[in-house]
Parts: sequence; structure tokens; C-alpha cells
Amino acid sequence: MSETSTKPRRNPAETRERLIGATVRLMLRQGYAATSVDEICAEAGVTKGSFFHHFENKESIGRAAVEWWGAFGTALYAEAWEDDELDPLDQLRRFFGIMIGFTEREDQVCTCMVGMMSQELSQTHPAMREECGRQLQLWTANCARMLAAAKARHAPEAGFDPEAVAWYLNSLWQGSMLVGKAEDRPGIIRSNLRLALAWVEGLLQKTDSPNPSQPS
Amino acid sequence: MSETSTKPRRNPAETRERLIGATVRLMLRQGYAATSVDEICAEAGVTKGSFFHHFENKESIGRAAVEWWGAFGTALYAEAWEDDELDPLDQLRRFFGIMIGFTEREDQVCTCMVGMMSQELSQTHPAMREECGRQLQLWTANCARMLAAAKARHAPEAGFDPEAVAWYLNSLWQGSMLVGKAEDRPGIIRSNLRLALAWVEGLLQKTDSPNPSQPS
DNA sequence: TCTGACATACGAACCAGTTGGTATGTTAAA
DNA sequence: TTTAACATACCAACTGGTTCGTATGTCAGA
Repeated sequence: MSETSTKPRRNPAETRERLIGATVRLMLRQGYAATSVDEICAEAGVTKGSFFHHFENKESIGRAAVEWWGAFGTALYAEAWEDDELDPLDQLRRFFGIMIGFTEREDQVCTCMVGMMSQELSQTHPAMREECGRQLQLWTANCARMLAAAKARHAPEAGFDPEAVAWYLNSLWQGSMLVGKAEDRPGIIRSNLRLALAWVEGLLQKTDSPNPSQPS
Repeated sequence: MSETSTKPRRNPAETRERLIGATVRLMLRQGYAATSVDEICAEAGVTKGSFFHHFENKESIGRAAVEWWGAFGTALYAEAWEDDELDPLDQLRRFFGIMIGFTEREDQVCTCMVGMMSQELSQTHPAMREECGRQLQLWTANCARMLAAAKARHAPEAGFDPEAVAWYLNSLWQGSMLVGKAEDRPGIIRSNLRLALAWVEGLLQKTDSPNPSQPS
């Protein structure tokens, strides 16, 4: 009879993923409130009944989409620190390189699901705020780990707090994407990232060597 | 008959302002899409007919609200540079002081209308994106002016570009408010601002004086 | 009497979410 | 191996409520 191997008509895992993918794509562009469940279903090629079978409500798929984005990001960034033999300062340089690479994708606006949902929903959807907060903490923890290691290796006497610097960099990254989008000038993001990397490198310069700021 | 001096039943200017005020309050909390015209009217104590008499549509009052916020902000920041006798570096210190003060208001979430509308609408409402872009440019121009003056006075040889640094600071400020909100930790914003000010002061240190970084 | 400011009423479109049903897959007894 | 009972995955149609926007009316002041 008809083959059953390639395209099983039922595939809950795939349906779920398709719904999440559609949600990410749409909300990344329009935000949460402006994205309707009908629209998500149409984009995913799934009916509304099916939608409410997989997700309790709109907020629930919103949370799943933020989680998905977090995992996607972590996988992307992991390349920076996966080689644990690498000098942590070079890991940080890779980290910045990954972010710059993210701004350079063709025909893709440089924006972040976590940043968008945080901005729009922090004050009205506590569960969403918490999920976004968690994802930002993850980024910060990874960044702080590299900063602490780099500090231990290169400038143990330096006075900066790795976690505070990590939050600073996270804020700069989020704000840069926001401003880059509003100005339609992704170059601003890259310029900001370069300034920040230079600053971090400055923080990590050995304190006993009276090195002037930077070579122009 | 009834007196007409104190409370004229009709006052288009005041009605307009009430509508804009209500819009700012509501959208600052809920964002654009989640704020309905009915809600705005209720908050302002104005009927819907009146609303559509004063504003063509929802987007139009959104733009007006962003403009209002821009003027409000500029008035707030102006205190930093209004004394043009003051050392521009001290003007910058005041500038940061104003931002820190903004985070310290009681029972008020530290957030920005321009940042919220930029994040939510940049990719779908071109007119709104442009208005937000304009407001961000204003902030940046004011900031860059102070930076350029401070550079001319304190470190004319320094290699930084005042405008690039101003965009950097604008991005950091926007991102800090975003992260501070998502983490419900306004302290992060203040920490970021302090780090940024120290960095700016570092940039402005005379290149010939071998001054060590900071007194811890 | 004429105009600009405001009010009332309403409609077409759209929203999130529900319902009752069907197709498909699984399990286990006959 | 067949079959019958059951569970899961999915679907079309629908509901009650809300949305922005409009059409029409009223009223005060110039």
C-alpha cells in the first residue's frame, strides 16, 4: 500500500517544533501581542485545534519560544568556550566574534527574542519575565566565567568584578541590538562591540606594567 | 450663570495632553499593541469620539507619545549642560547623575518609551521607527557634544570618536533599562552606569600623564 | 448661524480559546 | 492473527468578547 516511512501523517514532536519555529519567526518581527495564534498556526501549517493540543495558551508557547531561543543562542556561543585549553581572553575574543558574526547575517535583522519579550512583557507577564530573566542570567554566567578565568590568568590584581562586567556587557549587547534596529544601522552594533572588547582587554592588562591606554 | 474662567468645559489643548499622558503611562507598562484605544480613553477620562477627533488613529497618538517622551527626557537631561561655563567633563558627570537619579525614583519602573516602541515596532511600523530613531539621535547628539568638548579640553590627543562613544552609551543605557526590568534589579543599571562613567573618565585622561586606572 | 469640540452608537473584523468529532496509532485479549 | 477497546494527535467550525474605526448627533462659543 502507501509507504509509511518518510512522511508519517502524525509527528507530534515535529508539529511542536514547527509551531515554536513559527512563533519565534513571527514574534521576533512583530512582538508578542501583535502575533496572533491564528497567524502562528498559518505560518506553521497547523490548525488551531492542534495548537491548543500542544500548548495550553498563547503565553505558554511564548515561554517555549524564549526557551528555544535560549538554547539556540547557547549553542551558538558555546563555540567560544568549548576549547577549554584556549586562553580565556581568546575565548572572550571569540565570544565577541560570534556576536559580530550575528550582526552580519544576510537579510536578517539583528535582534533577540529574549530582549524583545523582556521589553514588552516584563511588567505584565510575570512568568514570561522570569523565563527571560533566566535566559539573561545564563548568558551572564557564561560570560562571567570567561571573565573570571581571564582575570585569574592575566590580571589577578585587577579590581573589576567579573559578574558586574558580564551584566554590563549583556546590557550593552541588548541595547546595541535595540538601537541598531531603530536606526537601521547594524554598524552601530559592531562599533559598540569593538569598543567593549577593547575596554575588556584594557581591564585585563597586567596592573604592574605601566602600559598607556591603547595604541590608538 | 456658571462661571467660565476656571474650568472651561472645552479645552482641546488639555484634552490632547491628557490623552498623550494616558498613552505614555499605559504603553510604558504594556507596550503598544497591548494598549487599546478604549483603555487610553478610560485612563484619560475622554470619550472615543473625542479621541478620534484629536488623533487620526492609534499609531498617530503613539508617535505623539514618543515625541512627548523625547521632550520630557531632553528637559530632564538639559540640566547637565545648561551651565555652559561648567567643565564638559563635569557636565558628563551630571549627565550620568541624572540617569542614576532616574533609576532611583520611588515605585517607578525604570524604563523608556523610546526603547519600548523601538523594540516592539521597528520592523513593522516605519513611521514609528523613524520617530524613535530621531529621538535616539537627539540623545546621542547631546551626549556627543559634551564628549567632544571634554575631549578638546582634557585629552585632545585621545583616539576615540565622540559620536561612536555616544552611540555606545546610548545603547548601554537602553540595554541596562531592559535588563534591569527583566531581572527586576535596578541596581544593575546603576552598576553599569558607574562602570561606563569610569570608562569615559579613563578615555579623557591626558595621554601624557601616566595616571594609574582608578583608586579601586 | 456656522464651526470646531466633543458625545453616542454601532459595525465589521479580529481575537484567544472551546467544542465535538475524526483519523491514526497502540495494546492486549480472543 | 485478528479484533476490539482505548489513547493520542489532529481538525473545522464556532463562541463570546474585544478591537479599531466611523457615522451621526449635540452643543457651546464666535
